[in-house]
Amino acid sequence: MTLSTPAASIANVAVEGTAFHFDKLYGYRIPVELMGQVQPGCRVVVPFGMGNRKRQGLVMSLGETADVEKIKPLHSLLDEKPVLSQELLQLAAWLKQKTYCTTFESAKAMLPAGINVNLSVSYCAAPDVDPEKLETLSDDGKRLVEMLRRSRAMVTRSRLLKVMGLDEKSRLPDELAEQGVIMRSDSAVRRVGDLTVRMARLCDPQSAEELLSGSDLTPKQKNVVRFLQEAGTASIKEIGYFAFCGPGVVTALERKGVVLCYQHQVYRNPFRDQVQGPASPIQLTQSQQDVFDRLLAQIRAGGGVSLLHGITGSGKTQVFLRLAQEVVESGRSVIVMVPEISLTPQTMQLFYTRFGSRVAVIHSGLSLGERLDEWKRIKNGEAPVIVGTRSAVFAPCENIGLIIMDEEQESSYKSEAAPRFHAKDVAKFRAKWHKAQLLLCSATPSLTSYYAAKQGRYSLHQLKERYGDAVLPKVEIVDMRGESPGSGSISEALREALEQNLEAGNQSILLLNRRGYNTFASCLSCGEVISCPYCSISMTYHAANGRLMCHYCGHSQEVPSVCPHCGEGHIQYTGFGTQRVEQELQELLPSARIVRMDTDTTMSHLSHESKLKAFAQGQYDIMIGTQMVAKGLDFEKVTLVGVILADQPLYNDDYRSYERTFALLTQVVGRAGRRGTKGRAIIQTYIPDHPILHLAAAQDYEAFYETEIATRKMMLYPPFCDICMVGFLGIKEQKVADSAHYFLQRFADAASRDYSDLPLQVLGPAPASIARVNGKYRYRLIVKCRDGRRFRQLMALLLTDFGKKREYSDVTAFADMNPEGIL
DNA sequence: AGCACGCCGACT
DNA sequence: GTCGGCGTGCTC
Repeated sequence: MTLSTPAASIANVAVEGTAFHFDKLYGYRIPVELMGQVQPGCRVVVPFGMGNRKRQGLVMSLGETADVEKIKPLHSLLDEKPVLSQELLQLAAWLKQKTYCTTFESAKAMLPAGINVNLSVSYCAAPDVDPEKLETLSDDGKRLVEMLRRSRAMVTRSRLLKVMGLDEKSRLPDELAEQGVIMRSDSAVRRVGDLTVRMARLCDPQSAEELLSGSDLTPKQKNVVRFLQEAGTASIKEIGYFAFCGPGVVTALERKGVVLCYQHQVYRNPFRDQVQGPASPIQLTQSQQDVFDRLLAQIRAGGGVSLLHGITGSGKTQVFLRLAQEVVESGRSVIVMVPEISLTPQTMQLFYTRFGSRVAVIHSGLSLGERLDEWKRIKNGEAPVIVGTRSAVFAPCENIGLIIMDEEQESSYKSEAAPRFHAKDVAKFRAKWHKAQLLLCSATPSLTSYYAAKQGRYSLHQLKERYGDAVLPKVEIVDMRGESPGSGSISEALREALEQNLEAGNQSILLLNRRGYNTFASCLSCGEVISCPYCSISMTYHAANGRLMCHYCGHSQEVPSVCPHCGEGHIQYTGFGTQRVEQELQELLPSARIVRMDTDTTMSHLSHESKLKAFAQGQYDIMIGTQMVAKGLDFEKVTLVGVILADQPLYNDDYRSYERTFALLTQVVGRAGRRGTKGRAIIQTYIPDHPILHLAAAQDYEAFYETEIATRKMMLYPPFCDICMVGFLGIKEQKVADSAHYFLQRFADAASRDYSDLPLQVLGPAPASIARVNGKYRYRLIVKCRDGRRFRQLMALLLTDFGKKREYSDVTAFADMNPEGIL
C-alpha cells in the first residue's frame, strides 16, 4: 500500500474576467459525477478567487495533478458536447499570444453571442431562521429578509438591490447569506433559447379505432386522435388549427398515454427573403478560366496563400463561385468573407442561388437567435458554404478547403476591440491547419499583400480585362479653385455631366467623403463649436432626429438655444452634410430623383438594402453617399461617378492615407460603365496636381504600388516593419500620462538589456488624436518593431508588469498590433 | 478586477 | 481596547 495521494483528474480552464496579467489556465478537479463528461472545448462554471464567486470558464485541456490540496472542484458543466473543436482551442491559445488578450476573450470571439450564459445570482429566504438572529441584523438587513420572505421565490441580485434601493456593489445580500438568514444560488441562464416546436404523434396508431369508439376520451380529444390518425405527426399548433382545440387537450392526451409529445428543434431562417433562382452554369472567360485552373490545382496540391488582383469589373465573383462549387463537391467547406454587412445580402444571394440552404450567413446584423442557429447548422455540417463579415472566419467548420477574403485591404477585417486580431491572420492559421487555400482578392490590394506576392510568399494571379465588353471609364479631374466662390460644392463640369446623364436616362453616383462633411453646430457670436461633453470631438447635427450626436460615444443631445460658452448668440450649422449636398443638388436638378445613403444615420441595415435595391431597379437617378456607395453591387445603368471632394483623406496623418485614397477612388471610378457603355468619372479637388489623384484617374495600380512601396521602405513603415500601438486609458489625465511614461521607461530598460537584440523604435507617448472618449483620456505609444516571438514575449512581460503596478491600477494598458487608424 | 488579510489611526 | 482605514498579495 502506498501513502502518496492518488493523482486526480483535472480540467485546465480558461476563466472569464481575468486580466491579462493573471490570465493562465487554472486547474480544477473534476467531480466524480462529471467524470467522462468534461471534455476540452466544453464550457464550465468554476469558483474563482477567495470569495469563490462563480465564473464562466472554458476547458482547454484535461490532465492529472498530484497536489490535490489547493485545488477546487468544478462547479458545473454547461455543455454536453464541446462547443469548440481542438483546432479552435489551439487558435484561441495562439490568439492570446498574438493579440495580448485573455484566452477566454479569444474563445468568446469564436462563439455566437447567443450561446453565452449570464451567470446570475439570486437569493431566497432561508427556512427556519432563529428569530433572535434576525434581531441582530441592521435595518436594511431586516428589510431585505422580510422582502424575500414575502416574495417566497428566488429573486435575482439585480432586482433585489433595485427594490431595496441599494447600490449595485452592495455586499449586504452576500453577508446575510453567510449568516444563513437567506440563501444564495448561482445559476447559468442561456440568453437565447433554442427555438423548438412541440410535436405530437399517437403512441399506438393501431389502437386508434378502439379509442375512438370507446368512452375514455372527450369529443375534443377524439378529434385530435382522428386528426393524428390521418396526419401521423403534427406540431401542437397545427393540431390546434385542424382539430379545433387548445394545447391543453393534447397535454391531457399525453397524460392518458394516448399521444407522445417531443421537442423538435427548428432553425430560425435568415434567408426568408432570398430566392433560390435557376443556377445557370458559370461561363468563364479565358483569363478567368486560367486563374481558376491554377487556383484549383493549388487547392488540390494542399493549399497555400494566393492574391487575386482583379481590376473592378473583371468578374472575380464568377471565379469564386466556380472554385466554391469544386471545393464543396469534394466534401470540404468554403468560407467567404466580405468587408461590410451591406455586402452580405448580395454575395449571399449569389451563393444561395447556387448552393441553396447549404449556405450559412454570419454577420452582426442577424439577431442573436439567428446567429446561434446558423452557427449550429455549420457545426452540424449542414452548411458547407459560409458567407459573412469578419467573425465568419471563426465558423465552426471541420473540413475547410477554401477561405476567400474579398476586398482584402479593407480595414473592417481588423478587430479594434479585444481580441484585436486581423481576420487575415486567423484565416492563415486555419488554412494552414486544414491544408486549405486562402484566397485574398482585391482590385487595389494592400501594399503588404502585394509586396508578399511579389516576394513570392503568396502566389499572384491577375485579372486585367473587364468582363464582357465593359471598358474603363474616362476620368476627369476638376480643379475646384477655378469655381466661382460661393457656388456650392458642385462644379459646373459636374453639374453639366449630371444633367446630360439624367437626360440620357442613365444613373449617377456621387461620393462624399465623410470626413470634412460633418455638420457642426457653432455659435455665431463667439465662434465656439459645440462639442461632446465626454469626448474631445465636435458634435454632429443629424437632421433625422434634429439632435446633436457624438460619433465616438453615441451621446446625443438637443441643439441648445443659447450658446453654452458665451450664453448668447445664435447656434448655426456649418459644413456640408450629405443632406446639404443633396439639397443643393435637388435645386440644381429639380427633376432628378435622388437617394441618399449615410453610414452614420441611425438607419437600419434593412433600409440600406432596400435603398440599394430600389436604386438598382432604376427608381432613382442619382445616389449620393459616403464610402459605402463605392462598394455596393454592380449597377448596370450607372455611367457617371462624381467625387465631391478628394482632398480630405490625403491629409490624414496616417501612413496609409494614400493607400486608402487610391483604393477608394479606384473603386468608385470603377462603378461607372460596367456593361457596354463607356463610363465617365469626375473627381473634384483643390489639389489637382497631387500624383495620387492622377494615378487613381489612370487606374494604374502598378505605378501606384511602385511609388508607395518606395516611400514605405524609406520611411520604414509596413510591410518593412510592424507597428505596435500601446494604448493607455483612464479617467485622470495626469495619471494616464504618467503611466504611459512609466511604461516607456520600463520598455527602454528592457530594450537596452535583455532585449537589446530587437530592432525597435519608439514614438511618444502622446495624447491620442482624439484625446478623450467617453470621459476617458487616452495616451498612446507607437512602437516600430518586428512582430516575432521575442517581441511578443517582451510586450507580454511589460503588460503583465504594468498590470501588477498598483499605482496605475486605474489606468488600463493594451497593445494593438498593426491597428487600423492610429486612434 | 475583486476580495481577504494585515498592520496603523480615531473612537466608544 | 475595538472598529475600520486602505496598502499588499493572490486568484487552481
